Amino acid sequence: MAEPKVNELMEKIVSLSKRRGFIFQSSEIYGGINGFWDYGPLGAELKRNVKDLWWQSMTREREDVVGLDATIIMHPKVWEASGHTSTFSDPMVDCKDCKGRFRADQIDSTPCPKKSSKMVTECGSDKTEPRAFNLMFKTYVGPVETEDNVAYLRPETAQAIFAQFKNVSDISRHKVPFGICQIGKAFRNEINPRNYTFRSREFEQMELEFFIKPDEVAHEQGGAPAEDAPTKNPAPNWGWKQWHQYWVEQRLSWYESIGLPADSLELYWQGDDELAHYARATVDIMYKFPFGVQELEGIAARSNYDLTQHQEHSGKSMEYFDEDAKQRYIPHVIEPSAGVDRMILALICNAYHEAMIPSAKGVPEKRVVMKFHPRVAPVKVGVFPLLKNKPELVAKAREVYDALKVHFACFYDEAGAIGKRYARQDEIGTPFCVTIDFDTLGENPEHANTVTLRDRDTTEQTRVSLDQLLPRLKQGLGLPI
RNA sequence: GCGGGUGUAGCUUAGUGGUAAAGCUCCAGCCUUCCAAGCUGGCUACGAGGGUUCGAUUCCCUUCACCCGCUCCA
Repeated sequence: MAEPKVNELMEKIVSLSKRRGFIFQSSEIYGGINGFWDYGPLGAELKRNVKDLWWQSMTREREDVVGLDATIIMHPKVWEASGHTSTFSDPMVDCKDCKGRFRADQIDSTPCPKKSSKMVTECGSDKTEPRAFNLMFKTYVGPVETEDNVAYLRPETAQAIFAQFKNVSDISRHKVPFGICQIGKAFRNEINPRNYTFRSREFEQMELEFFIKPDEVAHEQGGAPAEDAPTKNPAPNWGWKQWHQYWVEQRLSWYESIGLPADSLELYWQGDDELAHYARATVDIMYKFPFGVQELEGIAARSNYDLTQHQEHSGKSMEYFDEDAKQRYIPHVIEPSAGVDRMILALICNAYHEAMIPSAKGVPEKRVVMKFHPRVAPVKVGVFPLLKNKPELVAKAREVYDALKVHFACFYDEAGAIGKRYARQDEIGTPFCVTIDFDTLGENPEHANTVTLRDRDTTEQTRVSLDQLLPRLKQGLGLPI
C-alpha cells in the first residue's frame, strides 16, 4: 500500500505550496498551462536564496571561477554545433502498438522492435502520420516569420558558456584550470511534464563549465595518476578524473550545506551504454523524492567536445596557450549542471514535517513544520507584539522589526493569538520568532529590554537582550557576525 | 505521445435538472500576559467551450489542467 501514501504526501506538499504561496500553476486563472509553474512570494524568496548561495559558493568564494549572464536566444548555429538542431529535425512516426518512434524516411528499413523479422512498415500495427519533433522552442527574430530568421530558446545554459569561452579567457586573466558559471532559464519542448514541478518545459539551471588541461598535458607537468590522487586541495596539473571526483565532492557538500542530508542523496554513475557520446563519465546526484529517487544534478566529464564543435562550426580558434606547458590545446571540461526548480522541490519535500503538538489546552493537534535550513528559509525571523491591543507593545515590536528587516527577511505579525502566529511561521519554515512582551517594557525590571527568542524546531524560548538580538540571530542563521 | 482516473471557495469535503452547504484558512472588529482559545461580522467556488432542455454545477460532446502507469527526456 505504498502507492496511496506517496501520493497523499505529494498532495499535501502541493497543497501547502499553493496555500502558503510557494508555487502556483502558471496562468491558473485560464486553466493553467501544462509544464509551467510560477513561484509565489515565499517560493520566490526560497529560490533566490538557493541561487544566491550557489553563486556565492561557486564564484565569489573561489578564485578560479567567474560568472556569465548570457541571452536565452542565441545564433542558431550554436545549436547546430551543439547537436541540438540536427537530432530532431526529421519527421518521426510513432507506433501505437509498440510505442516505438521511428524516422519517417527510414521505416521501411528499420526492424520492428516486436517482430524483428519484419520492418516497421510491414508489421501491420497502427502508426501515426509523420510529424516533426522539436526538442527546442522555436521562434522568429524580427516581426517577419521566414526560415531565415528562425531562432530557438536555449535548451541549456551551457552552450553560451562555450560560445563565450574565448572572450572570457581573454579578459579574465585566469589560467586553465578555471571555470565559468551561469544561472538562467532553459526550455525544452519535447519532454513530458510530470511529478509536479520536477519536469517542466521552462526551468532554470545553474551550470559550471570548469576548463582543465588535457590529461597528457597535465601529466607531463607532473600530475599524479588520476586513480590514486587526492580529490581535495586542487592542483593545476590534475587530470580529468581527479577534477571530476573533486566536483562531485564539492557539490555533495554544498547540498548538505543547504540542508539536504547525506542520506537523502544518492550518487548514480551512468553506465557506458547511457553516456552521451561526448561524455567520459557522468555522475548524477539524486534526491529521494516521495515519488522516487530522481536526478538533481549531473556532473559530466565532457572532454573537449563542445569547444571543438564550436571551433569547427564558427571557424574561430578555441585553442588556449598554456604558458607553463608551452603548449596550445583545446581545454577539456567538467560540467556540474543543476536544476534549480528540482532543488526547490527537493528542499520543500525535505522540509515537510508533521508533528502532533499539544495545544494550549493540552490536546495534541497535527501541525505542519517546514524545517528549512536557515540559509534557505524564505523568512528568517517573525516579529510579534505579545498583544495587539496594547499600543506600547506594538510600537516596540515595530521598532524591533524595523531594525531587523534591513539585515534579513523578516515578517511582522500582530493578528490573533500568539500561538497562532507561531504556528503560521512554523508552516512556512521561519527558523526564529521574536516576541516583545511586558518584560521588554520593564514590567519586571530584571528583564527590561529583553525579548523572547523562539526556536522553530525545539519551540524553546530564551530571553535575549535587545543588544544581543542581532548577533544571536546571525549566529543562529549561520551568518557572519 | 498512449491508456486510466480526477476537476464544487485558499484547503478538505457535502449536494441538486430550478445557480449551492459546512469545517478549517483568510480579512475586519472585540477580547487575549507565550504555542492555531473565544465572540461578532465579512470575502471567495461548480476548470473552459458547445449541445440537449423552459432551465445544466448536475445529462451528452469537445477541450484544458492535474494525478497514476507506460513512453519520452536527463
